[in-house]
Amino acid sequence: MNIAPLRTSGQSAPMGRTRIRDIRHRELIDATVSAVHQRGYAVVTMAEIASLAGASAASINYYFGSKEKLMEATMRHLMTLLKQAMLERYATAQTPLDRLNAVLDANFSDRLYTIEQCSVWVQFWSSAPYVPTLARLHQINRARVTSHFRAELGALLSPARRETVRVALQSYMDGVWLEAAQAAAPLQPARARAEAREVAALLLRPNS
Amino acid sequence: MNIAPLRTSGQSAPMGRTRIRDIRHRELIDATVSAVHQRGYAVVTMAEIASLAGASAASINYYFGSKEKLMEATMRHLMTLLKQAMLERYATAQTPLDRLNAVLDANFSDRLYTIEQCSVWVQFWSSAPYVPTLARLHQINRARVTSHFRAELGALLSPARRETVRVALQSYMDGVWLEAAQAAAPLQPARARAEAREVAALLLRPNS
DNA sequence: TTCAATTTTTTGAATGACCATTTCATTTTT
DNA sequence: AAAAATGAAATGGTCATTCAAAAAATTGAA
Repeated sequence: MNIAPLRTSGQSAPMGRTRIRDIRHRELIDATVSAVHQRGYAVVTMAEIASLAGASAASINYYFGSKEKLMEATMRHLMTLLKQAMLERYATAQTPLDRLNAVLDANFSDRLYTIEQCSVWVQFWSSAPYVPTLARLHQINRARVTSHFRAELGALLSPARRETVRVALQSYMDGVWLEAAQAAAPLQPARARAEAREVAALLLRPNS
Repeated sequence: MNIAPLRTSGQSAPMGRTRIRDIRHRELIDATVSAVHQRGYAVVTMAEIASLAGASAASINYYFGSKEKLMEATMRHLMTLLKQAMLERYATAQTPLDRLNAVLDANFSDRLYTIEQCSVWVQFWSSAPYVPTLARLHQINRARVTSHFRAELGALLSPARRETVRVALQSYMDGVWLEAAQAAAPLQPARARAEAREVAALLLRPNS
């Protein structure tokens, strides 16, 4: 509970937002991920989420305004994690194939590829069509992944085949996350990365 | 509303179940698919479903006992459609490759690969972990598809590669349904079948 | 057939539970 | 002292489910 006096928000001006606000935001978002995984997006209550964070339902509204806004903030957070994981790996990748693998590795990184997070993503996908603000987030995220894939596959395949392989890989990744959300045993991110690379390698083989 | 005097249930004995029961079951299940697609599994109410079927919320409980049992019956119905589509195509398939394509074609058949149904499937996936009876259905369905794939791929690939390709294809199919649930434009089942065959062909190519 | 008895189907109106959100008085922090 | 943060309790609304009674269908005897 003791936090180093780091300035987290963009403002360096005097009177920047009190730190405690950012701490609570983070705690409540973490609790949301956990609670949605445990109880399900559809039935989880504010009280349950709050209790996981050691707070009360009222403070969620104090900080986020509503349950829906909390969910939105939570998904923004998960999207940021995914984006960061991709950018980290992009930084050191040299070739198009390196960068393609960077995208795959990011999706199945130790940090992201957990039952908890996959579970939340699946529930996000299923409710996005009914919540305009989530639908927008979903579209932004998908567009980013698509554009990365297009860029890297364009350098590796003929235009005719590029889209087929791109859709195949993106659908594959989504499908694996879908299954992960239902997994009984712990996930094995390293194994998932190896499998993903193998699938990509099969799809990328030139015709004999 | 005028129905031919067909005996639908197995019993040919006098006093077989009245037909009207089966008719209402079917009407309410169809309404459920439609209502869940339109409004979302999480928020759809009994009254909305009933109204789509031209009935009252109370009659749903009369016929199904509860909202949860209605959902279960609905998923059983969708699973039956999928199973039948697969068996139909299996009947005429000759080679392992034919049968593999039969599984793919069934998944993207005109009857099944609709936005409405994909939408319901996605919502089913997302709530299965929290409803034991749905979890069981999900597991049964997945096991059947897996076993078909294993059987056909076993005849086409080395054991080492079989599982990689199987998981890739199954995940791919799920991922495509997931995307279909969010589609803005009408789906193109014929195109989806062609793409699926192409992906399978890429994965099945022998090493040069 | 016709008619009343009986069973099946349907519904409107409670019932009771649940929950997001608000309010407000109090505590904690600055 | 002012501002921020918190929780207990109240509010208001929604909804699945139940129930009693009405409506419709079916049966069987005359």
